[in-house]
Amino acid sequence: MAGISEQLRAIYRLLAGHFGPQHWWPGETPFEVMVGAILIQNTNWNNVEKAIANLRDVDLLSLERLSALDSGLLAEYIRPAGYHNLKAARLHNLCSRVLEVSQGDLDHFLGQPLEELRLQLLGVKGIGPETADAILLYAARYPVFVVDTYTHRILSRHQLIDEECGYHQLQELFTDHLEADLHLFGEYHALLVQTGKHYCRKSRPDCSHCPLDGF
DNA sequence: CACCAGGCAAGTA
DNA sequence: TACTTGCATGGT
Repeated sequence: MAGISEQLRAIYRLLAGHFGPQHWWPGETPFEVMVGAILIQNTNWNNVEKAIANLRDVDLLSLERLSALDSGLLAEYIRPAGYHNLKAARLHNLCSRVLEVSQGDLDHFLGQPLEELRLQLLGVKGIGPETADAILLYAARYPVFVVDTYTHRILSRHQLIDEECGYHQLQELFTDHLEADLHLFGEYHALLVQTGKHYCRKSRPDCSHCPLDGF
C-alpha cells in the first residue's frame, strides 16, 4: 500500500499523460478570471465563453464599468451562462466588496494575505468555497487546491476517500500530501474536471476505460 | 425526449 | 444538523 502522496502523484501523471497540458484561463486578466469563476457556477465553459464575449464586445470587462452597469442590463449580457439574474447580482456583490475593501484597486484586493482574502471572498453573497478557491488560485495566484464535484466523485469512486468526505477534508488530502505549487494545483484541478466530464458522469457509475481504470 | 453542467443560498423539519 | 428546492441556458 503506497502512501497517499505517491498515489496522488501517480494519478496526476496518468491524467497529465492522457490529457496533456490544460492551461486554464491563459493570458486573461485577474478580473476576467473572477468574472468567469462566478459565471461558471453550475454550468459549462461553452456558455460562459458566450457571456464573457458579450461583455468584451461592449467593453464591460472592467471593475469600474461592470460596477456602474444596471443589474438588469448585466443580466442580459450574461444570459447565455444561465442563472443570469442571480449571477448578475453575484458579480455586483463581488465588485462592491473590492470597492469597499480596496477602493476598486483589484491588485490591492488580490494582494491581501491568503487567509484574509479567503475570508473576504467567502463573505460575498454568492461566493462559496469552490468559487473562492478558484479565485484564490487562478486570479490571486495562491497555491490553493480547488475541490469540485468531480474531485469528490472521482476520488470516491476509486476508493480514495469516503463518500461523505466534505470540502475541507478533501482539500486537505491534496494540500497535506503534495507540495504547494501553483502550476501543479492549477493543472491537477483542471485534469480532474476533464476526467470527470469524459469518464465519470453521474449517469455512468462504471468508470471503465478511464485513464484511472484499475487504480 | 431526458439529462446535466467547473454552486450557492434559503427554506424546511 | 441534514435534507430539499430555486435558480436558467445550451449541449449531447
